Amino acid sequence: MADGESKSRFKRQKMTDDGSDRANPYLAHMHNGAEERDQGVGLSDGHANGHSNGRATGGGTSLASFKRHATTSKQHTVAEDGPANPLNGNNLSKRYFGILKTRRDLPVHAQRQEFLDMYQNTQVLVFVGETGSGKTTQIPQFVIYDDLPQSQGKMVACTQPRRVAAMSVAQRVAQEMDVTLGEEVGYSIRFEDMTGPKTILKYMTDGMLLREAMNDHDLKRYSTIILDEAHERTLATDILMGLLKEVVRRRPDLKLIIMSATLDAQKFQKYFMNAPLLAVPGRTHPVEIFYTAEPERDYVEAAIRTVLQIHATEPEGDILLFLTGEEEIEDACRKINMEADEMVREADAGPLKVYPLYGTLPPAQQQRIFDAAPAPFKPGGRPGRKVVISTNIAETSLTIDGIVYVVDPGFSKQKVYNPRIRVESLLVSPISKASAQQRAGRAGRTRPGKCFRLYTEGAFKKELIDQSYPEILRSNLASTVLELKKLGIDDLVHFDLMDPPAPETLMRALEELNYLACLDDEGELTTLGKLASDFPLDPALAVMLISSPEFYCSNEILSLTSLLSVPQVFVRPAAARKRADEMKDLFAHEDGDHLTVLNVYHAFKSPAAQENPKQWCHDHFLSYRALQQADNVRLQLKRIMEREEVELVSTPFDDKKYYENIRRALVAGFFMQVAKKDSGGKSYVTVKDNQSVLLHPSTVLGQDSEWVLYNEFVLTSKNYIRNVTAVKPEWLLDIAPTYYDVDSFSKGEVKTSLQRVKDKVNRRTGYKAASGR
DNA sequence: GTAAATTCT
Repeated sequence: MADGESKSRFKRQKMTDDGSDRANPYLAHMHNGAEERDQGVGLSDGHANGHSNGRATGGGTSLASFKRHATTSKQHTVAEDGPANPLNGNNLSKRYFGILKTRRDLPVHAQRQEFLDMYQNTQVLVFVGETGSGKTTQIPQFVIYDDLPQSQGKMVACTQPRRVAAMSVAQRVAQEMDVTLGEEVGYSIRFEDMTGPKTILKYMTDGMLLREAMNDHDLKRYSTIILDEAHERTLATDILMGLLKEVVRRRPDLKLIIMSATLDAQKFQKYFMNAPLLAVPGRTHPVEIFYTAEPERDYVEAAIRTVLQIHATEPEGDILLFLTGEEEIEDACRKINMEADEMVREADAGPLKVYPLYGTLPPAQQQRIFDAAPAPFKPGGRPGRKVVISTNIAETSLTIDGIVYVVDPGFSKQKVYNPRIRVESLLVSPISKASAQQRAGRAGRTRPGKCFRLYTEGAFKKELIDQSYPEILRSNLASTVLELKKLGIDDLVHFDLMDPPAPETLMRALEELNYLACLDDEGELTTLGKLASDFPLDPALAVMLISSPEFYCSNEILSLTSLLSVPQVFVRPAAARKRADEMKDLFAHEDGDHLTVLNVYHAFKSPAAQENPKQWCHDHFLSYRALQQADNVRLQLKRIMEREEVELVSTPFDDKKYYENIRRALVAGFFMQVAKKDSGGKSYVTVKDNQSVLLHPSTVLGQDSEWVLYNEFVLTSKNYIRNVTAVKPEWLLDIAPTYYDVDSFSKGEVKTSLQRVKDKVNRRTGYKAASGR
C-alpha cells in the first residue's frame, strides 16, 4: 500500500471543515447600548411575594443590586469576579477562578452582552452555537444572572436528550459556579432527582420535562426554559416545542430559548413566530474532507481497506470508523486485526489496537475505547494507533478525544415505522448531510484531522438529505397520543407540530388506544386512559398492569412489565451459544417466554442468587445490568400503583390457576398481538391483518400451540414474532370482546375458528348464538 | 434454527 494509492481513491476537496468557517449569515448585529442602562438597585417586584422556601434569594450577595431583565454583561463579570459567590455569598475557591478564566475564553462569552440584549427583549429566542461554543454550560448561567429565578420562587430548566449529558453538564456547571451539585445547580433524570429547595438551575432530560408537563400544563415552576440540542429532534423535544408554543401564549412571563447546533435555525425561527436568532461560532479544528472518486460497492470492505491504508500511510493519530451494528462491527474488528498482524510482520507497520463500540456492550468494555493508543514496538519506531469501530453512538453520545481520522461509509441503522402493518423496524439507511458533518467533526476535537467519506462528492450533495427525519415521523405514536391527551391537547389534528406525522399514523394510534379503552369513541381520555398515562410505559403494558388485579396476579404482572421494559435479560455470546441455551432451558416454562422470564426474575430474587447476584447472573448467562434495571423499574412502577391505588395481589403459587391467571392478564394488554397457527402447521398468521409470521427461534414454546400472544414483531431475514406465550381463544373472546367481535373479521381461517369457539362457549353457557352481542 | 441504531419517562 503505497502512499499515492491511498490518496488516489479520494478526491481532495478544498474546505476547512464542515462549518468551521463560520462567517455566519444569521449572526445578529445589534447596537450594544446596554452598558449605559441604569443599573437598577434592589430586587424586582417578585421578591416581595415572600416565598420562604429557603431558595437563595440573592440577598446579601452581589446579585442583590441586579434589576431583573435589565442586567449587563459588565455587571455579570464584576459579580463573577468575587470575592464572594454571587449565588450564596460563600467565599470562592481557587479552582473557581481557574475555571472562570477558561470560561471567558469561550466563544459565547464574547457575545454575552449581545445575548442579554436579545434575551431581555424577546420572549422566545433561537440560539445557534456550534460544537465548542460553550452554549450548554454558559448560556444557562447567563440566564440565571439576568432572570434571577430565585426572586420569583422559580427555576431555570435546561433540557438534554440524554441522561448522561444532563448529569455531566450539571456537574460541570456546579463546579463552574462553585456550588455543591444538587443545591443551587442540580439535575433531574428518571430514577434520580438531584435537586433541592435551593435549586435555581436544573438540567434535565427532555422526557422528564414532558412528564412534569403532564401534571403542570403551564410548567409554572420555571421562569425560563431552555431546550438544548433541539436539532436532534427527539420525540420529546418535538412535543415540548408544540406544547411550549402554546404555553408562551398563556404565560407572558415565561421565556423560552431554543438551542441548536445547526444552521437550519430558520425553521425554528419560523415555527416560533419569527423569533429572533443569535448565532455564535464554535471552536473546533479544521477537518479535511476526502471523497471517493467512484461509488463503493461493498462499504464494509472499503472501510476496512481505508482504515488499513490510514495506518500504513498517515502520521500518528487515532481512527474512528462508523458502521451500523454489532455483528458488522465485530466482524470488521476481526478482519482488521488479522490484516494488521500481517502488516506488522511484512511491512514493519506500528501496532494497531482495535476496539468495538456499541450500545449493548458492557460498560467496562465501552470504557476501553478511552485507553491510550499502543506505544511503538521500539522507541522511535512507527507510531502505534487505536481504531474505534462504532455505531452512531459515537456520533452524539460518546466523545473520544485523540481521534484524528474518521472513516464514514455513510450508513446507519434507523428506526422506521410502517403504519400499514403497524411495525417498527430497523433499516440500514444512508445518513443525512447533518450526520455526515457531525461525524467529520469528530476528527477535529483535539487537532486538525481528516475525514474519509466512502461515497462521492456528488452523492453527498445530491443523494443525502439535509437532516434525518425527526423521530416523530418514524414512530408508532400510541404512547405519544396518550401523552398529548394527558397534556390537555384535545384537538390532535390541529396541534401545531413542527413536522406533523402522517394522518394514517395518527389514526392507527387513536384506533389502538380506543381498543385499549384508553380513549372513548369520541377520542376523549377515559378513566383507564388517565391512569395509564401515569405510568412511564407503552399503553398496552400500562393497561395490562392496571387490569392485572382482576386476574389476581398484579405482583407478577408488575415484575413482568418491568422485565419487558428493559433490554433482553438472556445473554448469548457467540462463543458459548450452546451453554447459554442450556442455561436458559433451566428456566423454561412450557407455556411460553413470558413465564420463562418471570421464572428468571424469581430465581434472581431468591436468597441463593442474591448472595452474589453478579456471579449468579454470569453463571446463568443472564444480564445482571438488565435484571437490576428491571428491579429499578419495578420499584418505580410499584410506587405509582400504590399512589393510584392499584391493588397488589397474587394467586398462591400452589394454586392450579397461578400461571393461567398470568397468561390471561397478558391478554388484557396484548390482545391485538395474537397469531393463530396456519393450516400448514409451520407458520402463523396474525389475527385481523393476516400477516404470515414465524415463531422466533429463541422461543421456548413448542410448535403445538394453536393460538399465541406475542410481544414483538421482528423484521429481519424473515417475519418473526418474539416473546411468545400460548393463549386460549376463549380468553380472547372473554377478555377483549370488542376487538374479537367475530362478525367484524374478514373471511378466513381465523374467523371460522373463532366462530366455532364462540358457538361452543355459547352452547356451554346456554346462550343462543343469535342472542350474543 | 436466531438478532438488537439510539434514546427517554
